[in-house]
Amino acid sequence: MVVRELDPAGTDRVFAALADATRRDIVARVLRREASVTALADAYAMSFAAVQKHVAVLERAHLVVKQRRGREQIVHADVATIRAAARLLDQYEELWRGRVDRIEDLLAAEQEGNAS
Amino acid sequence: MVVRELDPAGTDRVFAALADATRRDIVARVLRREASVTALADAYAMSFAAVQKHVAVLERAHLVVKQRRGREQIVHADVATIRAAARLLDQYEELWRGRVDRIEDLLAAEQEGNAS
DNA sequence: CTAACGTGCAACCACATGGTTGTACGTGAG
DNA sequence: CTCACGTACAACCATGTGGTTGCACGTTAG
Repeated sequence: MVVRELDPAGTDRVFAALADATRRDIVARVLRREASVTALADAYAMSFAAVQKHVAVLERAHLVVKQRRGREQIVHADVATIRAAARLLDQYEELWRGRVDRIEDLLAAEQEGNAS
Repeated sequence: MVVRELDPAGTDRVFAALADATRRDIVARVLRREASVTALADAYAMSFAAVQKHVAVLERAHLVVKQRRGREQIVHADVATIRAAARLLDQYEELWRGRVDRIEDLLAAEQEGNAS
């Protein structure tokens, strides 16, 4: 299984996208069953445009992918990105456990442009 | 092992806190070794106040805990919250796998106040 | 005791975000 | 062909965020 790696900017986008309950709910929905943007919009008490923007945020974070089907845009989850985020958190936990074997790579990547 | 559950608002705070590279770096640092706020601030090319605010954000998300020691405030990671976030992502992945056995609870909690 | 240290917080600024309404445009149904 | 549908996007507004500087305050070193 190829595990996609997240660069720092991509990690920013993924976690920022997941930091909104509506967007998490959208991800949960399309994980179970793909849906058109309009079908998603019908499920929430906000304008279509608001939902469409949420989907765009998820798309930019590669948490969902859109696929045109007729005049509809079908949204489905990109589980690889979710898995990459989960793996990142697992690595943080291993960092805590003291298993810093190869994890330095992760840190080196994460620290790029941060340290003084 | 008691796994702390994240309510929707708490999940917002955790992912929002993790959506910043500086804050992820701070978490990684204190996972390996606890550090005072000033010691952390010395590691970044920004003002002390900026770092102090980052630590405050992490603290509100319960990703770190501060403990006063003399006139210093020692920051250490709260690995339980990281684990809770990782578990949440794992549950999303299981949702995708079709293992919706008991996961409905997760969704029910997450959907509160979202669905129309 | 006094001075320096470590911390927290307020005020401010530029910019991002989450929502709205309105408009535009391609596509498919009839 | 025409028109409704599904989508995208711009403009706008209120609020949040990440940075700054400056000040206040408790604590410890000397």
